[in-house]
Amino acid sequence: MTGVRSPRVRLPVLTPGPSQRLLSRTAEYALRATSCLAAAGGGPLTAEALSPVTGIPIPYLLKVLRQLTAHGVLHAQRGRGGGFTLARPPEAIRFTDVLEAVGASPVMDQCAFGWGKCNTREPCALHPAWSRLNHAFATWARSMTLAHVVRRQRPRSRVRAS
Amino acid sequence: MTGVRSPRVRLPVLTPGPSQRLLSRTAEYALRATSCLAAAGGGPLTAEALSPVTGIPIPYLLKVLRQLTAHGVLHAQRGRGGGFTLARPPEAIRFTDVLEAVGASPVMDQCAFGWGKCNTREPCALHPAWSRLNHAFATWARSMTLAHVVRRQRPRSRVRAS
DNA sequence: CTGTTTGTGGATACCGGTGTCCACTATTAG
DNA sequence: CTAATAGTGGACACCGGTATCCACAAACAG
Repeated sequence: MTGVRSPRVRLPVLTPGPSQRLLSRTAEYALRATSCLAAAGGGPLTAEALSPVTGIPIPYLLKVLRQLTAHGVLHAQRGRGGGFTLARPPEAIRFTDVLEAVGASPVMDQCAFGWGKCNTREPCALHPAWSRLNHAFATWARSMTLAHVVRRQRPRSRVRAS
Repeated sequence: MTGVRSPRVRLPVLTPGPSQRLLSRTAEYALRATSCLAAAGGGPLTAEALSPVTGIPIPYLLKVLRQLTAHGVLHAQRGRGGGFTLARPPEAIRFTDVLEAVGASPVMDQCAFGWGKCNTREPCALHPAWSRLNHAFATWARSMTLAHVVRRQRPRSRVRAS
C-alpha cells in the first residue's frame, strides 16, 4: 500500500454482545487467516492484504501469523513480493495444527476438579461429561482441514462423541 | 465453622499450565457446584462446606452461587441450618440452564467472521465448520443433566454433530 | 430481644488474553 | 549501492474475566 503502516481504521465491531465464545479470539483469528490463505490458492498474501479480508487488526494479525510461522504451519517470505503462504497443502493442515500453533488447543487431560486423583479409573463426578465434550471437540479439530473449508466439504469421519 | 469467614487456605493450584479451556472457569465452577449439590441429595449445603469439595475459593463461589440463585437454578436459605439447594430435581436441570445462569453460554449464532452477511444461505468459508462444532456443543449442553452426573449415566441421545 | 449463622449486594483489585507500537532485519527492484 | 517492501522481535497498554473484601439483611437459637 501507500506507505501507511497502520491505517487505524476500526473495522466493524466483531462481537457486540457478550464475548463468550467456544474458541478464544486468537483461535478464531488463526483459523480465519489460514482459511483465507488456503482460499488464495498458494500465492503469498501480505498481512496488509489479509487484514481487511479477515477483519483482524494488522498488528495483532502479524503476531498471530508469526506464531503460525514459528510452528511450521505457514511460510513467511520477506521483501517485495513476499508475504505468507501455507507451509503444506491445505489438506495436510488440520484445525488442530492451527490451534496448537497459537496455543489455543484446550488441555484435554485436565479434569473438571483439577485433582490428580481423577482419572479414567477413579473418575470424579463430572469426568464422563467432560470427556464426552472434550472428545467431541478433539475429533472435530482433528478431522477438519483447511481443504474442507475451501471446498466446503465435510470431513470423512463424522464428528461424534459418545 | 469456627467463625473464620475466609480461611485463606490456597487450595492446590487447579491449572498449572496454560489456562486454555473449552469452557470458562466460571462455567466449570458453576457445573462443579451444582453437581455437588445434586450429589448431596437435597440437603442444603453452605458455601463454606461447598468450597473445599469443589476447590473454588469461597468469595467467588458465593458470587457464582448467587447468580445461579438469581436465575432460579438454586434455592438459597439464610440463617442457621441454611445453605443452597437445587431449585428443581437434578433430572430437570440441564447443563444449559447452569451455563446460561452464569452467562457462560457461548453465542452460537455468531459467525467466524462476525459479518452480518454470513448466514446459512450465504455462508462464509468457515460457516459449516463452526456450525458443526457449535451444534455438537449445544447438543451436549442440552442433553446432559445433573442427574446424569450423579448417576454417571449417559444422556438418552448421543452427542453428535454432523 | 440478643447474638450467631448464613446469604446479599456492590465496590474494588488482580491477571492474562487481546491489541498496539517501534526499532530492526531480510529481500527485491532499480 | 540505495530505497522501498515486508516480516521479526519484544516491550507496553488496555480490558474483561476472575477473585477479593466489606457492610448489610434475613433467619434461627436461646
